[in-house]
Amino acid sequence: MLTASAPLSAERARLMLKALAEPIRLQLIEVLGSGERCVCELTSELGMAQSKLSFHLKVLKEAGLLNAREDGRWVYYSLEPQALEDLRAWLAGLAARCTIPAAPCC
Amino acid sequence: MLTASAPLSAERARLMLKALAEPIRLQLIEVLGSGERCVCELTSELGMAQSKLSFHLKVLKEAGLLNAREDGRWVYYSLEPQALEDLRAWLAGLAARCTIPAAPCC
DNA sequence: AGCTTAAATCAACTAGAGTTGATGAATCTC
DNA sequence: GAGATTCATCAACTCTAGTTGATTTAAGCT
Repeated sequence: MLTASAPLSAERARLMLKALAEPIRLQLIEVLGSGERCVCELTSELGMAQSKLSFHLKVLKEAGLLNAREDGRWVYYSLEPQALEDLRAWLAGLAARCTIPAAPCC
Repeated sequence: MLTASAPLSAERARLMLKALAEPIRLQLIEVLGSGERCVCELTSELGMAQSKLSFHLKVLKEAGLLNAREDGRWVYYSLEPQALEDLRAWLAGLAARCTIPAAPCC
């Protein structure tokens, strides 16, 4: 199971959100949602220049959203479930008190 | 309580994520996390040019993350809890099967 | 060692998102 | 109606993030 972890700082949340908020990276995330993949599989599945893919994988990894497992010449990437859970918890925190009405203005 | 809603399309998820993934907008989101605010309150709380604030509020609203409640000259913004919940559900969907290992490559 | 393949990195280029200051629209007060 | 206030919109500018093609690094094979 996923263990509880320290609440996400706004800055870390933002880096994750920013990493997710790009069409190619979101496509990657969705593919990886169905399980781990080798870089060469991703390259052919998405029909994409290798340097481009590598760039986006790096952004996602630096945001903490991906694991990279190296095996010889190959690298297998997978989603980091804890990161997704942290983001979920952060969203839940926002939703908790957001319906409190404002005092009449000015 | 929050009712179940149709699962988020990747495109709508992306628009939400993109809206959230910007420092000023994230700041706005966090302020609104503690309850509804009038635009003029936001302007003074964040010490920000009004046109700039208006621009970012629009992005967040178009992404479906904010409600705008008009009252005379004033406009009150608040977080849309359903949008946050939809994003949470989308993240949960990603996490569900993401640990399936890849078959050995090539 | 020499060759091949996988993946990361780099520098130059391009396009889109955010900023700024001014203007416009709507509402309120007197 | 005139003036003031709140908020949205617009055009011009700026700057950052993504793209591209070439190069580098590292592992495996013969």
